[in-house]
Amino acid sequence: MSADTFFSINTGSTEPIYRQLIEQVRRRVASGQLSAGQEIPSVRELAQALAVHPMTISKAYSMLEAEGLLERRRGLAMRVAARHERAQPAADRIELLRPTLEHAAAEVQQLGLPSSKALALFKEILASHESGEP
Amino acid sequence: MSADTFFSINTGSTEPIYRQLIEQVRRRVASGQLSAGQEIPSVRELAQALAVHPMTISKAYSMLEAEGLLERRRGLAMRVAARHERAQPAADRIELLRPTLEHAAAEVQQLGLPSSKALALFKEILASHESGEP
Amino acid sequence: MSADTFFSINTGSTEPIYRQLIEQVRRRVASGQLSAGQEIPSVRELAQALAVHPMTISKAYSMLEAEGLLERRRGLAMRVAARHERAQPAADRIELLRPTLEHAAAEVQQLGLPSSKALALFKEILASHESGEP
Amino acid sequence: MSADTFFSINTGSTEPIYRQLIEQVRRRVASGQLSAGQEIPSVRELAQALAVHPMTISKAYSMLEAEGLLERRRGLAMRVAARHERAQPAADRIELLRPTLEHAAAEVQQLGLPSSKALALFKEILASHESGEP
DNA sequence: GTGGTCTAGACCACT
DNA sequence: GTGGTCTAGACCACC
Repeated sequence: MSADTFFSINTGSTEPIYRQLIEQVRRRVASGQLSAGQEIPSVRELAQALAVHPMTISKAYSMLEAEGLLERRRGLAMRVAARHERAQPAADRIELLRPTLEHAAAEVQQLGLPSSKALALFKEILASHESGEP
Repeated sequence: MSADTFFSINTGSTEPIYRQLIEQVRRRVASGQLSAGQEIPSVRELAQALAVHPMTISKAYSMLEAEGLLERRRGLAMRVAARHERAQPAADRIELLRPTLEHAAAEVQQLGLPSSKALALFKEILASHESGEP
Repeated sequence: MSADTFFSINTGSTEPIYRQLIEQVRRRVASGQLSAGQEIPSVRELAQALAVHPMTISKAYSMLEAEGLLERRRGLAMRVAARHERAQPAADRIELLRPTLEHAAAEVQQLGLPSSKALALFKEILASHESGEP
Repeated sequence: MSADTFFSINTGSTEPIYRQLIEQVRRRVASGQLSAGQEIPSVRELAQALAVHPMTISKAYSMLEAEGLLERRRGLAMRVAARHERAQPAADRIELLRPTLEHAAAEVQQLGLPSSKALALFKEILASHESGEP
């Protein structure tokens, strides 16, 4: 797996880097983009690709292991745990998106924007993401 | 202004509380929901309403004052600064929403969800917010 | 709570320090020696008492928080989470001891010792612990 | 000697595998279950039986050789060194058990369990080990 | 090569 | 004062 394209972090955000990684792994496992047995990038490799201290990556991986999403294998790269055999159904995955959209909707209201404008912008952004370039 | 309904914070988030408040004030001013001369809740009042340390509120207000958005008046409640006479045009305000929706779109992609489902959920959430209850 | 007498670590062991701490907290919560709402020693205090780097303590506390056993409160000492209102019944607690005694029994067998001698030694050690001095 | 039943390892433990093996050999020699001249399983055989990398087994054997417990013979299986002619007396062997039981007693105390319950459980476990099935 | 643990120490957010 | 995050870097266990 290409480490530098698969994960992305935003160092400017107040969201800690290690937690950004955790969230991304969770979502990719939920969607099946990462499936049982698949290896994730090594700590050192990802650390270099993201220009981050290896321990930061290690912390994220450790917590994902404690959570049961990843499996540690002495001396080998970590991989997605066996019990995550298949992606969650879309109906469940969409619920993982809800808090984020709730938050966005609160901003819309505070900005006093009409729902139609917000929806149009979201549609435009989704289209540009789909076509390849974020 | 009713302190407890106007601002809302999420103590579970990694986003510092004072920054959550700053962002909310900025958006309310941009939208004209808070307009020049309008008084904002006192530090103590808001601190109690949100169950937060008064210093946290004070810090947010101080930074908004440094930014020129609020005015401090000895012995009186702070108020929105005069130079923020009118709301920003909607075309500008919608740009303030863009980063949030960009982030949401990245989540959609990582979750492997179709744009249509994401849009439908956003529409549903916006409608429920508009109708009163978030 | 007196930090230096409540927790003890063995730096010689292969068991990582942070995990020794986690196990001890778990057992003390299970037994009710630590009960809901009770504060645990601060990171810095315990680090100094045990002559260990603060981050090592912090790591243990973080994992206990992720596990739901401890609660974090911004700016305040961590405390035992509310949902651990009461000690587990003795019947459950004794099961937490089983793996350790299984391991000890395997050693007894490998050493070719009669059960009676092993039991006698265990009894003697338990008595000395009870009377105060480990 | 049947490699797979004689040694057992716990890959989940933080105790390094090679050290688990060393400890087991030491105890078997102390008890006379392994006596001078007796052959131990080959590196490859044991590695396969335990699903462990051969180098891990090799490391354990090398350290036992450096310690004088095992003898290496070119082209032949390693065997227990001649100077370990006879088992240590039971009085000495029981002391090898003490640290493990000290540790168990500390757990008993932290779990707030009465000594009688702990002793009863240990007795039960010892009996089941003796009767064949651990 | 893999991950894990720990130290030393800086800086941040919050009470 | 509280905990959190991150960097820099050493050393260990294992493949």
